[in-house]
Amino acid sequence: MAGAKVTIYQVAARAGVSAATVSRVMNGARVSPESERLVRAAAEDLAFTPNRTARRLRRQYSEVIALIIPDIENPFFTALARGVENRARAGGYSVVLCNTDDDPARESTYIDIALAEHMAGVILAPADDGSDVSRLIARQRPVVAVDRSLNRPGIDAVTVDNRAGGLSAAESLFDAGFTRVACITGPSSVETAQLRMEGWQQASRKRHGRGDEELLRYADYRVDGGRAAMAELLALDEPPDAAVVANNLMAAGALDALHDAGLTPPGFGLAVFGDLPYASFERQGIRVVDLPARDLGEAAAGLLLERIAGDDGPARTVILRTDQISRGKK
Amino acid sequence: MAGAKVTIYQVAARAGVSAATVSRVMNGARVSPESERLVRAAAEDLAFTPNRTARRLRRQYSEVIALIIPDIENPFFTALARGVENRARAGGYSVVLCNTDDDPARESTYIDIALAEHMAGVILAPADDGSDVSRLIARQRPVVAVDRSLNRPGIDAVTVDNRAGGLSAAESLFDAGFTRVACITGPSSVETAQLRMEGWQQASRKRHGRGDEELLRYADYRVDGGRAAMAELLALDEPPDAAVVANNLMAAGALDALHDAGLTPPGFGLAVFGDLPYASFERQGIRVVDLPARDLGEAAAGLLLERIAGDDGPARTVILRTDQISRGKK
DNA sequence: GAAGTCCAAGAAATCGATTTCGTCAAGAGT
DNA sequence: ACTCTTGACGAAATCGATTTCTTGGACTTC
Repeated sequence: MAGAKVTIYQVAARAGVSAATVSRVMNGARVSPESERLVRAAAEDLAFTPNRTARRLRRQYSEVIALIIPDIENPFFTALARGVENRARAGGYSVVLCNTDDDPARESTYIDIALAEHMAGVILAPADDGSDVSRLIARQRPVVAVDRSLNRPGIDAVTVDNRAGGLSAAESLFDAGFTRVACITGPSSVETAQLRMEGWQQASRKRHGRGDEELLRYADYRVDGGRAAMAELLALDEPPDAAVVANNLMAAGALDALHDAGLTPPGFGLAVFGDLPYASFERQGIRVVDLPARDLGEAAAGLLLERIAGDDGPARTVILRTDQISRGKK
Repeated sequence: MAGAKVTIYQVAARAGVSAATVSRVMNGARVSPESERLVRAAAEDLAFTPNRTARRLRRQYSEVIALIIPDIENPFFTALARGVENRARAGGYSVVLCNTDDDPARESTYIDIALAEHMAGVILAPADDGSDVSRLIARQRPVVAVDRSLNRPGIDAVTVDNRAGGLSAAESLFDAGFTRVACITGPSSVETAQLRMEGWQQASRKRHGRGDEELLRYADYRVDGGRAAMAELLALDEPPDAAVVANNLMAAGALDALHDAGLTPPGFGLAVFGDLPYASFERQGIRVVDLPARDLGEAAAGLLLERIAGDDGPARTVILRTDQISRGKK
């Protein structure tokens, strides 16, 4: 009975009514009980599913939102995606996940696709500073930035309090008795990297009067970058005895470098932004600034759905607090 | 200039030709050089992007494929997704990722969406035995199963040689001198779980004449299940001194249980199917059966694209070999 | 009983791009 | 010079669902 595509006209014919009536039944408009019964029966028999493409063309929007992230293999972003999906599903929306590999060109392509596909809105974890969302704005498509904010005013954003996180990470290391606390952060063009570093800097200044600039390294938020940066730090004349690492992947690399040098936490103090689910940072005696990735996703999706529903109030920036540093179960 | 939606008619008007001609230019049909120039200029000026929804409605297909996976937070599947995406992009297709959380109902919903959205094809990592792809078949949409095969004939599938992997995992432990090698596998309804277990069984029989059935545990492919199963095994009167664990997440759990009992690899032999990228199984002295997740994805996407292109030869099953067991760098 | 309200429901327009069909003109062949 | 191709290209049909716009009948109301 299912077979090929069933159109609304076939349902109409079978029910003995017009296509308009079928549409009304499917969309909950006023229809006589009798017609409704007939249509539902016919639709059931024929296993009718409205053609979404046609509907979308007519309605000029779809119930799909795009989530654009820089790295699908980073657990932080998959957890975030999970959060977005949960919230979106609850609101009746589907999510399509777009992976840019930090490539602005791919990001741009996906934005075009989102537009051309009439997606209801876009949640963007920007690849870098220069993300161009002007096309979305021009077409009045809701956009929410997540994790990093876009340095363009008027756009909703959901982030964590990165500076506070950096501050408390560094202080927890100082408090534990470490004296030379280094910092491995991300690219200086990336907002989160900058803020996390500033938190560390603030803590250092409070302790030492002035910053420990020689203990600061900018890397690339990737495993290899973290490894290289840590190796470099360890090769200093006066190497650090602890470090704040600005993301999970670089921490994995840094840990490699430490192992190579025969060092391990908690002997060498390590505080990291964001967990790696199965790397058991905590069990290894590493301090973790808990990034609420899933909550970020849920909050972002929540904002977006409100915008889609027509809210056109002023742009909001939601800043989630990073959880307390956990000291590791061990 | 960009502003709201630009339609093909506006481009046509500006170029002084008909919409048909614009369409022909955009799709590479025969057009005079002069018209082509005019149209391209007009399209450029207006920043015209064809409305994909309209195109899709007319053409009855889109250049989007669906990838349906059971767990987006499992690195195995994200690596697989990466492979699919690479291959699909190369072929000019976009991928939308659908996460089912192992819920057959959600899987079913996504299959409906794929149909209703006229997606070009579906790559499915089945949640369990009962995945119902009949609707896709009925509508002649190409489907490729990946990781697990569907027990429905006539469907392309890409898997690894699970039995061989199980066999070599177990043998490598026996060869290393362990004598009581347990097996923690997945749900008995899941093909990969069954085959991996059979490989282990075969190795055990070869050594001991008959299987070590008391050392076999079925779990759920999740962290907690692995932890519980290992705890159970360790509580036996004659506990094992090694184990083959059928997936990465259960291994993380099993490792927890071992730690709780004061045991660690390589003292306790552990061989695992599939790495956890940042858990550094190998560095912990765990043997890893390398599952070529990305290759699986690429192969599956390759098959699917061939089908989409019209290949209607008999169904193929591609079995990738699991790589040699790596003994751990350390 | 005539005029006014309401409402279910069909006919037809609409969304935007593609594609079929047919026209017209320029060049080929005899 | 005249028919036959061939190629460019516009007009109009098409994809399937939604959304006016209209119509006709039932029900009020005075």
